[in-house]
Amino acid sequence: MTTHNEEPRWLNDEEQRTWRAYLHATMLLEDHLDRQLQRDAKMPHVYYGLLVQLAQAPRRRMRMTELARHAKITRSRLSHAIARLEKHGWVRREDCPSDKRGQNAILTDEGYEVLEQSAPGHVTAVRQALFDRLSQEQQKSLGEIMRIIAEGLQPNEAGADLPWLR
Amino acid sequence: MTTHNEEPRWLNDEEQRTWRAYLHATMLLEDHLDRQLQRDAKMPHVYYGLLVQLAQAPRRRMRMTELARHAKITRSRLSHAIARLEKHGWVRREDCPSDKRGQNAILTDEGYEVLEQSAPGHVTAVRQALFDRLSQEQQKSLGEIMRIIAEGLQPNEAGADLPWLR
DNA sequence: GCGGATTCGTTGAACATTCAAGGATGGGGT
DNA sequence: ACCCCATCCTTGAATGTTCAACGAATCCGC
Repeated sequence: MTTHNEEPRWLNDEEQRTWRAYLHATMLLEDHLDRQLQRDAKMPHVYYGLLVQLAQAPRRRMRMTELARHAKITRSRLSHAIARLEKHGWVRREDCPSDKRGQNAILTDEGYEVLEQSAPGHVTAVRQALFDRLSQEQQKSLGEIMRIIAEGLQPNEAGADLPWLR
Repeated sequence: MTTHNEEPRWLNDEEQRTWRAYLHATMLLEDHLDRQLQRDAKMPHVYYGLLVQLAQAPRRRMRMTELARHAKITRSRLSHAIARLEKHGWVRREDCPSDKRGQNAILTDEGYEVLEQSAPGHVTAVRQALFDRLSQEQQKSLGEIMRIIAEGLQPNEAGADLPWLR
């Protein structure tokens, strides 16, 4: 698969600057939001994202695997995360009626409240760090670019991996 | 500081899509590179970045605080990281001659070798995931955007925080 | 020089993530 | 019915990160 011994195309100066800027910006932003949420909602950013997903789901509940897929994390990570959120009383589990293997993660009222209280601060933080600093053009561009990157790394989202295409 | 009770400007549809794309893309890419490097270089992406910094530094060494600043991580995190890299024999520590509090992190020959061997695969991974998928325009745009974000989150890089500006 | 504030780097505990393994159920073919 | 394999989710151990606290050395104003 990976050709060895072949000298790769190194990054040129401009590419290096771009890559560095990417790494710095993403790292700083993630840290920033983690701290903001740890302070205001007592949980890291990823956990907050899980609650948001649940809040938007039909009956404020979601199958574990589906939640993991939406949040782009492994099922293992989700299991641990939900365990902790459950300890805090923000989420509870329930057996899935139709599939005895399945579990539903359910947002509790307490969880919803935490979300309600911390959402404004969080949106503000995101605006201040990101949207307020970018022009309309740049926002549009950012969206397109990020969608392209995500698509390229998606482990075969719906429609791909059809047997007759191999 | 944070105004309470004030309804924030929520994200509109387009902004939400952009933000989501950002979160997904950055998460997927970081995971992807972490796995790639864990496989090929036996270390996570951040640790690899530390070795790169050291390799580019004057005598392949750097003061801990400076290294932390360049890598955008806390000194604590760096301390732990260097401890581990030291165990692997890729880095060693040395007292700083001019400041008895200081430590230099030094890239060993073994460390340099690991870097040499894994760099090609890493660059290829970055290209495949990012640069190969973006037009020149988009690359330029991405660089600009990321620099803006990073600047906004920099905890007062040189020149700011001047007393007479408070 | 003195003394207080600051910087340097580390430490340990709590928390988070990854990885490999495993138990249980479901689905499909025969 | 049966078997085999896939999927669902969890678990524990190893690893990585955060946070608060700390000792040592340096800096700065007097």
